Amino acid sequence: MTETDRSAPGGAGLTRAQGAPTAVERVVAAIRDGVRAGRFVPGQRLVEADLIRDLGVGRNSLREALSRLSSDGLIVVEPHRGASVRRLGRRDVAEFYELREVLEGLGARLAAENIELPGNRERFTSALEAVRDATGAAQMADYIDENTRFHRAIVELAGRARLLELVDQLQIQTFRVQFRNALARDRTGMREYSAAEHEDLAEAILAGDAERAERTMRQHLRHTGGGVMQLPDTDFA
Amino acid sequence: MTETDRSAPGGAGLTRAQGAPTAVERVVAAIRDGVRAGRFVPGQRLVEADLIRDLGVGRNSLREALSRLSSDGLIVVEPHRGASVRRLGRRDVAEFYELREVLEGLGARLAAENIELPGNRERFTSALEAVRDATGAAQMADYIDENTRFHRAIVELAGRARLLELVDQLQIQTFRVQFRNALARDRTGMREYSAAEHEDLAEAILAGDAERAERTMRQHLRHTGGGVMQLPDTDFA
DNA sequence: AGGACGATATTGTGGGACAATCAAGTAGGG
DNA sequence: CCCTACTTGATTGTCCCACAATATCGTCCT
Repeated sequence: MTETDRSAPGGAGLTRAQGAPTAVERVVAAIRDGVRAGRFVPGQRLVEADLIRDLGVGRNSLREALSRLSSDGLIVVEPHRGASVRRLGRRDVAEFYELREVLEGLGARLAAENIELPGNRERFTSALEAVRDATGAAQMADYIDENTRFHRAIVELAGRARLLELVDQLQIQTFRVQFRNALARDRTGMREYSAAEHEDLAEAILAGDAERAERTMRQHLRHTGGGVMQLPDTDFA
Repeated sequence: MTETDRSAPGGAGLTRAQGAPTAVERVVAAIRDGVRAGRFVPGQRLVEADLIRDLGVGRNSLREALSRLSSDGLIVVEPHRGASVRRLGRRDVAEFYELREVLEGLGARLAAENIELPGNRERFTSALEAVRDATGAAQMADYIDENTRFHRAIVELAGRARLLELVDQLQIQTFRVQFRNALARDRTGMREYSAAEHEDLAEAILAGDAERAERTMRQHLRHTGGGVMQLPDTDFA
C-alpha cells in the first residue's frame, strides 16, 4: 500500500542502524516536520485515531512514534490523556539555549581541533558560504533554516555522535520559537549581527584556534538566546 | 495479576507526568536495572518472546519499552535483528565523560549560584555526608553508587529539568563501565583521591563560588574519566 | 446554582495473524 | 573438498481486534 519512501534524512535515532528507513520513522518524520513547520501548534492534542487515519499506519507504529518523539521532548505524553505538542515556556527556552551554549561550545572547540582532518575544511567552508548567501535571502525563515544547518555542520566536524544527537534535539526546540515569529518581525538587522558573529566563529575554526572557537560560539549563542528571550509572551506558551 | 508496585524511582521519562507508574515503565525499569547490575551483559540479545515470558507483559508494552531504552542509548535496536545491550567502546566512554564534563560542569556552576535557595544547603550537605561515609564502605560498588548519587544531587540543585535528564542518561552509561570492574580491582586509593576532590568541590559550592565549582567539577570528571580509560580492553566492548 | 452521577471518548494493555527479513543449515556444482 | 545457491527456521515489523482503565464532559437531582 504505502510506498516506502526512503527520504527523511532528518536526524532520526542515532543508536539505530539504517537499513530500511521504514514505517514508524515515517510517522516520526511527519509529526516532527509538522511541528517544525507550525502545522501542529503547541498544546495541540495529538489524538491517536486521527493520526492513524491521516497517516495511514497502525496503532502500534503510531504509538511507538509518539513514544520516541516524547523522548526527544518534542511532544508530551500524559497518562490516559494522550499526546500533545509540547508548550515551550520562557524557562524551557532559556534552558535550551543554556545547554546549547555548553554543548555547541564543545562542538566548536572540537571542530577547530579537527579542521585539518581530510575533507573537514571543505565541508565547513561549504556550509559557511551557504549561510553567507542566506543572509540576504528574501524570507527570514530561509535564513533561520540555513543558520541551523550551519551550526549543525560545526558539530558534525566535532565527530562526536552523541553530541550531535543532543544538539539536534535542542536545535529543533529553539528553531520552533525562532520560527514562530520569523514571519511577523523580520528584522534584517539581527541577521547582519548574527552573520558578523558567524564570521568571527568561522575565522577561529579555520585557524584551528579551539579556545577562541568555543568562546565565540558561546558568546554567539548567548546573544541569540538573549534576543529570543526578549520576545513578547505571546511567542511562548 | 501483577501488583502495580510503585517503587522504581530510577529516573524515568522527564517529559512524562507521573500519575500511575504502570506497566511499560516496569519493563523499562527491569531492563535498565538489569543492565546496571550486570545481569544483562553488553552485546546480549534481548529477544522479545523471552522478555514477554519472563516479565509477563504484552508485546506492545515490551516493544515500547525497548524503544524508550533505545532512545536513552542503553540498548541498540537494529532493524529486523532486534535489541541488544549496547556495547561500550573506548570511544563511547570517552565521549560520555567529555559530555559529563561540560554538563555537570554547568550543573556545579548553577548549584553554587543556587546554594542560598531555601533547603538547598541542607540537601547538599546531606548528600555530601552520605558520600563521605561511603568512602570507607566495604564494597567498592557501594561507593560508586553513592558517588553517583552525590553527582546527581549537585545537578538537582541546579534546578534544570532537561539538564538533569541528560546527566542521568550519561551517568548510567559511565556507571556501567565503572561497575564492571569494581569487584575485581578495588583500589581504595582511588576512592580517597576522588573523595579529596569531592571536598574541594563541596567547598566551592557551599561558598557559592560558581566559577571554582565548575572548574573543580570538570577537573574531577577529567580525572575520573582518565582513570576509567586506563582500564584494559577487556572492560570495554 | 452546585454537586453527584453516568455516558462518551481516549488511552493502556494484551493477544493474534501475516509479511518481511535475517541466520543458518543443506544440497548441488565446480 | 570447497564454494555457491536454496531451503528452512527464527525473529522482527506491522496491522488488527478486544477489553479494561481512566479522563472528560454533559445531565440530573437536590
